[in-house]
Amino acid sequence: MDRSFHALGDGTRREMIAMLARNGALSANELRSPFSVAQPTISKHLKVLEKAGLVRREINGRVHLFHLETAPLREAEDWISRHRTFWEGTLQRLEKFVNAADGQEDKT
Amino acid sequence: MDRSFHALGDGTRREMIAMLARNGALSANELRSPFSVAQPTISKHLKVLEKAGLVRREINGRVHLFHLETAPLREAEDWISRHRTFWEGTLQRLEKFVNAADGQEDKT
DNA sequence: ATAATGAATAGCCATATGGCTATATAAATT
DNA sequence: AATTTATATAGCCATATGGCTATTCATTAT
Repeated sequence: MDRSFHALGDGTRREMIAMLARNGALSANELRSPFSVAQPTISKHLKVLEKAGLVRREINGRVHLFHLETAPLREAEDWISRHRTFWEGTLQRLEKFVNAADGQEDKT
Repeated sequence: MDRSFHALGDGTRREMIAMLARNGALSANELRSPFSVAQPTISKHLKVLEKAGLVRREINGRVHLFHLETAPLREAEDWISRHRTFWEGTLQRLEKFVNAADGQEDKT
């Protein structure tokens, strides 16, 4: 989880994920193309994504193809969702309670 | 977005968010209680969460109350969701295509 | 066999991170 | 007024980060 969120906390890596989502499996070079960074920099980013399990590396000869792995994305998404919705539910209950109290106000 | 994901990339901070989701607004001290870390460390974590917009600080005298802020959580969640579902959709279309091709195989 | 290509590794740099202690600030208590 | 309490700030440390260049490794092309 730490690794997933950390990997997502960088714009370059998020853009790489976006590319994979749009275009399917891409090579390291293809993933590099939109950015003006040195090749080893991309190599590092890819290793971060791989260690987080967000991408899977398929080695075909000298070209490394990267595939998006949705399971950890889903886990991260679910973590956020659980906590966000729980809290929003609490807010709603609170709101109802306050409204109900407002209705009662005159009667006290 | 960078800030949100980065803030979520630390277990202590995620646990603090979980506490806020469960218990509503909490003070810095309350948020510190489950962890065995020095007070300034929590202060730093709270600043990270605040700068990411994930929490709002309400100063009441000498106690700082922290509230969970769902908007950036929702944005982060949506970002993941968009890319994950897009890619899963692509996989499904691919699967259908492969299945269809399998069906045709004999006829060639 | 040689050259060219795709990617990884090594090693460096500046900056950021999460942790600490010590101290300061601010507000509530006595 | 003095003390205690809640939090922040300053400053230090070790480690991690994202970037680079130079080099290496492995594979494909000539």
